[in-house]
Amino acid sequence: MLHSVPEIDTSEALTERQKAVLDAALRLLVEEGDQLTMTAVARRASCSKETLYKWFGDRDGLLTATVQWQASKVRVAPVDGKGLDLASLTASLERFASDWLKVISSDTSIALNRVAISHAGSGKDNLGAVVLENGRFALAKRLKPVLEAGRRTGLLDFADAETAFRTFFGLVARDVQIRLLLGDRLELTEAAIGGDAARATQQFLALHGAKTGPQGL
Amino acid sequence: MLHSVPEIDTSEALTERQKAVLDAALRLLVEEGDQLTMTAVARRASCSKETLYKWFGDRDGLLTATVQWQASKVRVAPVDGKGLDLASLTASLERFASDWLKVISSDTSIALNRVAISHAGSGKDNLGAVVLENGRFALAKRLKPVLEAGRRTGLLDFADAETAFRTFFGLVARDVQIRLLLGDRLELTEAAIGGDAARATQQFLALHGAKTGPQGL
DNA sequence: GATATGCCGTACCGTACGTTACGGTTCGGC
DNA sequence: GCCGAACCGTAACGTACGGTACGGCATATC
Repeated sequence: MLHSVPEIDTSEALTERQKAVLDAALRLLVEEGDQLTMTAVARRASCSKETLYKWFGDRDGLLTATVQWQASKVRVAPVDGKGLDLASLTASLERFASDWLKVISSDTSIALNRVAISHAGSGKDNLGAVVLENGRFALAKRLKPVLEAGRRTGLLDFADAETAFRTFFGLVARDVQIRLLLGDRLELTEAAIGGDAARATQQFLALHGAKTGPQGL
Repeated sequence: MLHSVPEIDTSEALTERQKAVLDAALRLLVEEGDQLTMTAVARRASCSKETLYKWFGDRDGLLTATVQWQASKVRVAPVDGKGLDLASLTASLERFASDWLKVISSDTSIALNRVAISHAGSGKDNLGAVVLENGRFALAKRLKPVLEAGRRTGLLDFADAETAFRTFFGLVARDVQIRLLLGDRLELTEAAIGGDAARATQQFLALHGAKTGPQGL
């Protein structure tokens, strides 16, 4: 478990200029891959290296700030679990699945995960923790209330929300993320994502939907 | 899709000494993470840097050779699809699931995937291709015959073997690999892996097992 | 025994990059 | 108009590392 980054404080009081610098770093990260040198960021952001070091401490600080800055922008409006019927539950799940597939297949996510994974290999794991906290765990935090509402309503049947979430996660993501991270060309069109989201949702309902019709004799 | 590495030729005619050097590189990669410098490999393998360059060309060559060397060691005996009944099919699937979980949670796999992902971020994607070809795609190549045998025998029901495989893959792996790659401590005990493999297999059978009993009225 | 081959150990080179330092410029406050 | 703070642009420093060169040793071949 990762508890080192319980809550990302986006209240870091970033000035507009600093946000612009981080945006530049982010663009550079996505476009150039690993060529995220301090010189390159300074040039791209039209600022001096001295300023980068004053604001962010060192390269790690800049990297962390960049990842957190992107994370702070990804916050998605949570879904309310009110007035739940099968149709709205299905729609919610499909929405989550579709959103998640769009996120993990985006250039930004791929670049961010790559740099965080590289970073995790070398001692300090803070970047990985940030990415995980704002990706997988944030998704779980938003989806679990929906699952539990579905269970209360009798639409879903599962013992543990965490386990149920992980099943849904697996059905949605499958091998997409690892293939993209490893450089596999795997272009997901809007239509393909929609189809995958619907399929994953139906499979999840088949596994955890409450048995309503006649069954097993 | 990745077609640049259709077949890994392990017939590279490695001498015993070269294998020992690659083993040293592999150990270093696993233990030290990203500190896989040419100097460190030479010291660990008790060989000269000049020899490394003569044998493997450059750093990329050494990395590629190391990854392929590890890949050549991972080959698992395929499962035959003869005399298939539900029990043996279930056992086969559980075995695949368990093996796969063991692989992706091993230090070696994590280190290898990390270096390949870092590499994929910087232009050349050969490492990622090798890892994918010997990981995900090799698994698919071994599992699909089993799935198709199950379908022929009437035990399984699915339209596309590739899609069915990806469903199984998702049910087995879920969020394990990305969490480990991002540095999340997530120790899978032997027992936990066994339980996960059984759960994933049952879920897969629930989705794609041929309907035998009375159903839907 | 002489010569050749292959490899170890190590010193060395060039470069890339993180980090620091500094002169010049802009800008808000008095 | 003047001051100081913040910042830009760039030069410079230190180091790490990929890659090369070379002397020495051990084994093989004749």
